[in-house]
Amino acid sequence: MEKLILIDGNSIASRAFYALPLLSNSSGLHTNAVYGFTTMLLKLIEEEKPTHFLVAFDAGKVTFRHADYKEYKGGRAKTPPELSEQFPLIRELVQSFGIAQFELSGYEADDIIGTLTRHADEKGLNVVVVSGDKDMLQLASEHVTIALTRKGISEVDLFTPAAIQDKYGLTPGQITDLKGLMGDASDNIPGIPGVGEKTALKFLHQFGTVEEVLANADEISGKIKDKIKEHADDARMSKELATIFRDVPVEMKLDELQYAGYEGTALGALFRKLEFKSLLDKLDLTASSQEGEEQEAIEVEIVDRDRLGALAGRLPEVEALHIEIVGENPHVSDFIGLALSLKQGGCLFVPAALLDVPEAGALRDWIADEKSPKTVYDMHRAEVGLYWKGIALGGVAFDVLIAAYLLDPTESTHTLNELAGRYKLPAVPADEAVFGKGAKFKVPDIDTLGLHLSRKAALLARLKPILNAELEKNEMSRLYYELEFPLARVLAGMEKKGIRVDAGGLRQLGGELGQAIEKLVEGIYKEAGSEFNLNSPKQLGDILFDKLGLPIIKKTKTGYSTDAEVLEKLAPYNGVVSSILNYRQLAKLQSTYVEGLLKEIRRDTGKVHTYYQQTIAATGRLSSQFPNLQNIPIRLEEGRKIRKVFVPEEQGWLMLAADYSQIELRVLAHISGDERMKDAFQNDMDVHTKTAMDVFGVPESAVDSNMRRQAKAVNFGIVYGISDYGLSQNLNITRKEAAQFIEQYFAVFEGVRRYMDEIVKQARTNGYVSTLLARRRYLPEINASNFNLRSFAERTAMNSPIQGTAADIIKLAMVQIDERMKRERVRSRMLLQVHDELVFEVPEEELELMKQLVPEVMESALALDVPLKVDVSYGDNWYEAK
DNA sequence: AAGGTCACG
DNA sequence: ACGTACGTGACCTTT
Repeated sequence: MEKLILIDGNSIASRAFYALPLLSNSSGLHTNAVYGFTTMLLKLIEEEKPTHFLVAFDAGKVTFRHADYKEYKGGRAKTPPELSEQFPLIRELVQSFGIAQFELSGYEADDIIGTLTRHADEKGLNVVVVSGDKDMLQLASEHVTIALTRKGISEVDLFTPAAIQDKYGLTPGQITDLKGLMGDASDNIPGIPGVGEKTALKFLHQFGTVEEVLANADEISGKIKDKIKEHADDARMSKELATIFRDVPVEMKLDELQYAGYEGTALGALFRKLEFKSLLDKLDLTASSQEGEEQEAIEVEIVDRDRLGALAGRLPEVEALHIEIVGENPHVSDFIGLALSLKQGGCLFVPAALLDVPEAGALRDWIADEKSPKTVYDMHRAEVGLYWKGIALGGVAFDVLIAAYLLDPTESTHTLNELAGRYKLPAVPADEAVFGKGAKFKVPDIDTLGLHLSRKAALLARLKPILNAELEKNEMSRLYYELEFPLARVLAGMEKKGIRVDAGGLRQLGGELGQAIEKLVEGIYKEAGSEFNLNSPKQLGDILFDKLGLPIIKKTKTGYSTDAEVLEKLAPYNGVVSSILNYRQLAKLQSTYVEGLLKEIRRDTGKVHTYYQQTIAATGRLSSQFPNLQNIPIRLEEGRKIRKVFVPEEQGWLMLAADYSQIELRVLAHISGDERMKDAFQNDMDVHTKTAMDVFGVPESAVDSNMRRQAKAVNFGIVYGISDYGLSQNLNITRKEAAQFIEQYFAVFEGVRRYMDEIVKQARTNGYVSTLLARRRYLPEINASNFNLRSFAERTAMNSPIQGTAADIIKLAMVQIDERMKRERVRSRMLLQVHDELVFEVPEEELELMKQLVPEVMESALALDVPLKVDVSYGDNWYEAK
């Protein structure tokens, strides 16, 4: 069966451009529209399996439509340069895909497509037209299906004439009438003012066409009648403008449109230029990439037992050490081998098993030796991974991963494969290419493995001076050497120790939850009248909105929204809804915090050993995984009970928690220099109450709980990079009221307003914002022409220095506390960091000392214009330390 | 693999 | 007019 796909190239390119964030490759070339276009092509090829294929483009700016109506497409914002520069690339892309392309001076892509579909109709050939433009629907017919992009780019809605009938109650031919009446703002087609889609559809269902509507205008009542009469000519012209011209002088030679699939070479080369790494991997084009790029020859010696013995005691000078721990979680992952890059040139590869033989003693000593400096990649992960094998790591002098992260924390990953490209060094294959992924993961033969790890070690040696110089240039050396780098070891220490979890207590909690859940589920099924999967938002939506007929509050891109906010609004309509909310709450506790946590308790230690990611968060915060111990419930009492199972390792010890009070607002007071806000903190006032007093202009005695709540929300908003919409959502007030609040706030806290303006300006000039300790975040989208992208970047510019400085401060405190604890030789241990809180376990006899030491160090970690305040509490478990 | 939901700061 | 609050990770279902 033959099938022709026709793509409106301009339409899809701009859809892709606006749907995706502004990506760019390392040479600054923007690539988001090309990327979106690529995924669209791949999807179409896979799903539609076309035998014929064409992409049509608009040619030139003036089309025959301008001859009739010179304002056509007037008022439309100019195509942003970030998009224009991608058109040549898209044409190159289409060519590399082996797809035909066409343009004709004076015509738009939709005219070409309209003409070709007419020919196809005549020949009875099946066609799919792909566009983002609803006008295209007029082309639908027995053989022609229209695929319109949905919100994003990856999904399309298919329209046959029947589907158009279903959705609009119109025939394809009436689409032009629809446009004639309602117009189209984006093309500057006027239509009839005051007539939108709803009204237009009503008239068309009644009269059929624009002409008939105009002829029967007298039957229409009200003001609309006058408008119709007044704008009759506009309507006729609008219809004409919206009508796709289907007689372009073009002949369809089917054999020229034949599509035989794509070849990897051309596409691979283009993807490499654009740096579409994920697509290279996905299409398995990586292999073909490796021939082209020079991968330096490298001398690898695979060390065996004899050689190891010979090396003992006189290890050659080493420049870099690569330790390969495979798997996501280094606490359970495998150490498979290490490679040494030697100063004299060449590399040594040592398989993991070899470290267990007696001859490995000297090597193990060297790995552990604090006085033998090493450059590594991800020391923290290596230290943890080796720890479970009984191997100590010491003397790391430079960590390439942390340096790469600091230099650009927004990069999604910092693999060595990428870093080689980023810094124009000889390529190293991606781990996925060597090991495979998912079910296909396999450690390769010893030669391949040795070569791969050696390449990494050699690359580390070359990256070190480059990254070090970059850090110096960005004035980040102190941030690196005095904060992030020492912190890595502190984190490794905390993780190796782990935290004790009372499994029995957890199981008991699980039993109680299970019973409560069972009861709830039974009741819900009864009230709903049927059994269904309560965990499925889709099935739940069907029950609530279709079967029970509750009002739809909000939609998601796939269907009805059933989140807690929606359910709370629905609760008054039907009693079952609050049971569902209840179920959700308990089910979350059960699956994530009881079952999930139980799975993470190690048999050998009876503890959970979280893994802190130090190189993920764009703001400089840590994140915690396997399990995440930074989101243990606290806000609701039912959940908070989970904290009771986190207990000290030893009898008679206590849990001690110390948290910064309002650290982000204190940071804001400092960096904005706002006198009023500084004053509030200097006098140790309740900052939300103080905000309420100043914003509402009342004395403290007049601030009620509601005013304080609103002031608190405004303060949160300020920290997040405020918008009236966001605040209105949060406070459930109108946007206007929210805007007034904000204005009132800024009128009082002038320094904060100045900061917000200033930091956005700074982001525009420099392309980045910084924290107090010089941590950077780049914001390439701050100058985007797309409103959403730009606004997001602006809010990020306001938020990142605040959140990031708070992160700097607690990290600094952790490093200092670790030092102090070592110096004082305490037995107490630092266990957790939860963004503004540190958790310790302490022997009772050290309680007084720690109660004093911890807040003292935290409060003095960094001197600001306002005091830092820390609250300390302790108890038999984490719950009691409140 | 993606989307929805919800836990935390 | 545009459509969002900032930063994360885990679990479940659906594709």
